[in-house]
Amino acid sequence: MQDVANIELSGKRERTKVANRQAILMAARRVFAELGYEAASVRDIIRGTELASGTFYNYFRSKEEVFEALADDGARRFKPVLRQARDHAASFEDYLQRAFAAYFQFIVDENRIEGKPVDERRPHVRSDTPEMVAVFSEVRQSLDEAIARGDLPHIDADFLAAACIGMAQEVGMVMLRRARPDVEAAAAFASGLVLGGLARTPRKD
Amino acid sequence: MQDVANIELSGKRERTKVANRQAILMAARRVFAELGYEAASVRDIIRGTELASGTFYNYFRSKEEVFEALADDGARRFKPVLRQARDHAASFEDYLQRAFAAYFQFIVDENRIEGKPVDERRPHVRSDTPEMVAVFSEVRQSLDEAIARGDLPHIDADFLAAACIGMAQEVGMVMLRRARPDVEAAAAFASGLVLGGLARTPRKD
Amino acid sequence: MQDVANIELSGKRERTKVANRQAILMAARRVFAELGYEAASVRDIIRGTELASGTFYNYFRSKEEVFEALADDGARRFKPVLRQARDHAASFEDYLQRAFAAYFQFIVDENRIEGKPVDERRPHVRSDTPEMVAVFSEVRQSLDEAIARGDLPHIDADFLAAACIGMAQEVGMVMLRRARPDVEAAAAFASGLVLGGLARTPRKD
Amino acid sequence: MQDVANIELSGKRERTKVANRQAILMAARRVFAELGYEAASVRDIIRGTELASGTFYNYFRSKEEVFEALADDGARRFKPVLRQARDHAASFEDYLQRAFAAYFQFIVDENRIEGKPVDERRPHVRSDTPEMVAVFSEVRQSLDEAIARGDLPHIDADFLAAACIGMAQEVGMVMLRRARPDVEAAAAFASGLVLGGLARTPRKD
DNA sequence: CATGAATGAGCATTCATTCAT
DNA sequence: CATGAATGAATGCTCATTCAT
Repeated sequence: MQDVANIELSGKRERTKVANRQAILMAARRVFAELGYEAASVRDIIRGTELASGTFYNYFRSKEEVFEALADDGARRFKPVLRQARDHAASFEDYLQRAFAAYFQFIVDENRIEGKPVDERRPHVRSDTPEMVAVFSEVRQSLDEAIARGDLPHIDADFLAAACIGMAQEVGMVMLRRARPDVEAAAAFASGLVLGGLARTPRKD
Repeated sequence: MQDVANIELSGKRERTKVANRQAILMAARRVFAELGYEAASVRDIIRGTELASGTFYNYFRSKEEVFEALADDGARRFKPVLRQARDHAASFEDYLQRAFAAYFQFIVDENRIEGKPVDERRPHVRSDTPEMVAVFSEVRQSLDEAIARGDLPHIDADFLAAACIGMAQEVGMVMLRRARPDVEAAAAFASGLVLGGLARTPRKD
Repeated sequence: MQDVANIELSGKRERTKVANRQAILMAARRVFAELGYEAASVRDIIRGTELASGTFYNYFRSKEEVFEALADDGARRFKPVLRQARDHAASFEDYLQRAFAAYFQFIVDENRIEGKPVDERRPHVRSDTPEMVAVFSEVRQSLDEAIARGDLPHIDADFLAAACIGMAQEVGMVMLRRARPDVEAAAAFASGLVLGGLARTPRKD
Repeated sequence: MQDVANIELSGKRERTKVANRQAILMAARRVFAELGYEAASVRDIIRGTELASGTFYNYFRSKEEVFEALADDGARRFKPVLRQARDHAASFEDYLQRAFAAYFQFIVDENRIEGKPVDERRPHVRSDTPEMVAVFSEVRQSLDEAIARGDLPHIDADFLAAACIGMAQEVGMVMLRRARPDVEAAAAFASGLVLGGLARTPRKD
């Protein structure tokens, strides 16, 4: 009887533990999206849950740690998408387009959920989304491999990765601000720019 | 004699006022660079000077206002450089390369002065440098003109501007972190990517 | 046993919360009395307790809110006294005398507790005591009713209420400054003046 | 020639000195009326003039000192009015009515000039007007004399003075808040209350 | 583990006052 | 005397973090 009780207890505890962690993560994602990483406070995050303030510290030691957890989370969700893109891609060009599209689609989805319009951001500040961080290493790895395979000219992979990140971030922002964000167009633009420069970048309709 | 005295007096007063303003601006630039715009506090800025806290408010009304002053400052210094680049450029390609180079050179100079290693940055947050903001509109305008002139294909200028900004920011960062930042190489990479994609991007040596 | 423990725990927690709130209220009363409402700062109030500065904001959102809490408190304590005065009063005259006496007695008690001599007040400024505010509406209501009943001539009730308030405040002050404050005498004076003017105001002994 | 110059200089200086002092006093009166004594800052006062901040301290050492100067000013203007009232008054009753009327008229004039509506005052705080302070001693003296002469019953003069002050202040406020302040009615009410209590206080029309 | 009150450092901003010019 | 920049104490308030329950 005691065992049963204990099992139930631990079962319940386990469930609540996972649920609490999830609640914090969800609230954090929302808060980061709304306020940006810097402006977001731990208080903002816990206010977004039904938990007590102290409880936060049972799960994370700081805002930074939540961010990393979110990034890991994003990586876990992104990895299969990107892997599939890589496996199904007819070419590196194709892969890049799919990768950009995956990211742009992601931020669109994220934003559609939140509904918030993103514009009232603090001036001159941009936060990496956790997903951006997550997708970074994947893409970087693919770049390295492509270079090693000779699919890409032997260029500066660090610069290229940085350029892709920067482009994704900024182009993504511009896309989001538009009335009807067009994920495919943005991805075509970004991958086109990387692969062919302006020469091959698709014209605006 | 009185006149001379007065001139000297007012001259000296003027000088200290200008000097204080300059001290605040310099401290602000350093602080923004070290902590980022959001994380920087007005107190951080005045702590970077020898002035008293209240003195800040004799010169600026807020952090935002210092930032704008810095951006204006940057714009003033950048404008001739970019104008010269535009006037002397043999082609749009040349102009772009020069513009990127100007920006990269700028952040190198800035950083050489400060000496600080840039790494202890707040995680996952990037602030526009005031200079970035300053250079933005200039470049954007050139893009529009180039498109209007037919020097560029009729592509999405908003996307292109965003892409350039993002690339400059991120590639600049990577460059700065290197032992011996190579401005020309970074500029060649960035403008090459924009203009020719990977096809024409210069190989790593 | 667990229940008992919990009760004690929550009991104690509850007690400290109530005690803290009470400590803040008491400190606030003292500070308002010493410095006046305007000159009093939130920091003055918390300095009057053993609590940390931030703790204030766990209980009240502002100085104004503490004042209101004090006024509510005063109202709660005054209401029965004034009600009793009204019920037991042989006449409106009697009621008025009792009401003034209640107020004067109150400020005497208050001041005896605090001990502070009241004189170092900021110059030319008077704050309503929270109790004054509390007693105001009660008296005002009684005045209206008395006028409606015909117990009072049909005079300007706003003026009369204002006059009573002003008199109570100022006469109360004078009384407090005296070596041996005589509540009954002050009340007799005040109610006598209202009801009979100087004609019927009791002579000084 | 030198003499002339000096005379002119000192004449001009004199004029400016007086003018500056007057400018500060006027600004102070306005500011005290708008914000109340406590809330008013020296900065508010000098902002109300065209003088530099430091100049304030060539004329007054503190906010308190300006207030006192205003009170003296008021006293100087009130003295003849009250003296005339005393001399021409047919009775003590008459004098009282005239004194109240003088005060009420004064605050109406003051307020008409400023135009500001007085209501947005800080909660629960009232400042003595400098004029109130000025008129206090005059009235107090008259009360003492009247008692000495036997025109008044031998009552508590301190209480009576306090009561008059309090009434004047509060009734004055109520009067000011009305759409069309009726000085005579307010004065009749106040003096009637003092002299005859409610029995002889004039009915509302 | 959850709770949420307590803590005190920190921040933006205002202010009275001084003093070199 | 007039000026107005400099000063730094003070204020209202928020926040990350701790810890007794």
